Amino acid sequence: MPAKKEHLDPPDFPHSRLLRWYRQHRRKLPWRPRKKTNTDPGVVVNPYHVLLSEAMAQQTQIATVVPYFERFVAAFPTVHDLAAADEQQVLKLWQGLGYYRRARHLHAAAQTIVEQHDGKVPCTVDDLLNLPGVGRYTAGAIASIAHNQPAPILDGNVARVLARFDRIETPVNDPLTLKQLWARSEQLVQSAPKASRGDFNQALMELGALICTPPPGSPKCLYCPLGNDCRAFADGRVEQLPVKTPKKKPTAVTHLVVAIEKNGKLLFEQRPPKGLWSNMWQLPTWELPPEARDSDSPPAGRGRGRVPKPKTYRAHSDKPEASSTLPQPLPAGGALKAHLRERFGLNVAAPGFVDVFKHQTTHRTITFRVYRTSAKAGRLKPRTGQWRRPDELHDLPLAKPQLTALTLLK
DNA sequence: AATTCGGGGGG
DNA sequence: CCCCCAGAATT
Repeated sequence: MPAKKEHLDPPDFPHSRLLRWYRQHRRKLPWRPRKKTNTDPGVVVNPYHVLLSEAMAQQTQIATVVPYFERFVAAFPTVHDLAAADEQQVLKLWQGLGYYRRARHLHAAAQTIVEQHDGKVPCTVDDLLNLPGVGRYTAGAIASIAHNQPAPILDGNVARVLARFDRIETPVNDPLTLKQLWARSEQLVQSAPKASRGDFNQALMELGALICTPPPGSPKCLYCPLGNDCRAFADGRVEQLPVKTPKKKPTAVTHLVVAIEKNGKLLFEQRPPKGLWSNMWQLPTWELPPEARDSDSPPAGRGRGRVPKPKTYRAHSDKPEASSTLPQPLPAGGALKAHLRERFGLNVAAPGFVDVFKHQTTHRTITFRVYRTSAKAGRLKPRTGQWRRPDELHDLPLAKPQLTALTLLK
């Protein structure tokens, strides 16, 4: 048997130490081979599993992904099963994970793979980039992890590791810096041992997740396999890097939720295919436009997002202890009732206030005001919603605030 | 080049 | 309370 050729590290990066560290300390993840590395003989990475995990891991911590991944693989063991699935079922399994567009992109990607790639996850970055929901990072990750291609990756972890290792002081989200980081990532994966391209990329990310951690808190530089080769560490600048440009603050908005009961069932509607919580279901909900909050006009037009406005902000003022914090506004009974009649063809009793809670997203702080009423007469307009018993929502994908509202209604 | 897509982890 | 997370698509 011929002696295994030794890989020589380039002078400016200790590939060998990083790979050795990775093989000892990597987390056990359900899409990783059990004990060996992904390039050992007899150990095969499942490219479909890699696709699933990468789609779920976008902007999401790995620990959060794991249980979702397990349920997904159980429900859709192969890419064919996923391609043939109903989108509502895919969204239901994605419920709680956020960025629901990813689920629909993944579903469409599975169908593309079945129809155009004979059910096999593509090997090349170019083919991968043509899949919906697959961008530069995900294409590189799948190509390298599933197929051991020398394709570069750049995610939050790698950007942080490289910015520190190379002591890059410019903002890592600056386009020029991004270009530099991508070039560095490519150089590094191409100079990694040929049999370990996937492991090398995963090692960079694993280092960022376990050792070269983001603030708050300190990175564990004393345990870092890169040691003093890291320029930021050598110069005492690790805690100052990477530099990021400040982000915009979320805007405050208010959503009105109305639970309409009839014969023990509640009315649910589906959100539009674009925007927040696309294609998810909800109790009838409207966003209150900031400019219309204090006026007394009925909602303009009939689309989602149009707003029945509260008649007044001061309510329950005759009950002092009812509101130790904020006043509990009541919806404009007349305008709201007219709106429900126009939109769903339903006549409802005067809505009663149930509760209020806040929901935080990246770009909004949403105050949800929950009301309850019952439908008295009128037939539901076709295709405007569904009546569901609250204990039979197992197939309806619902976002977090809707689950919260349903809990408060019980 | 900027914004918009969720929800949770963790200091 | 804050920033961050195995980013992508849209404008």
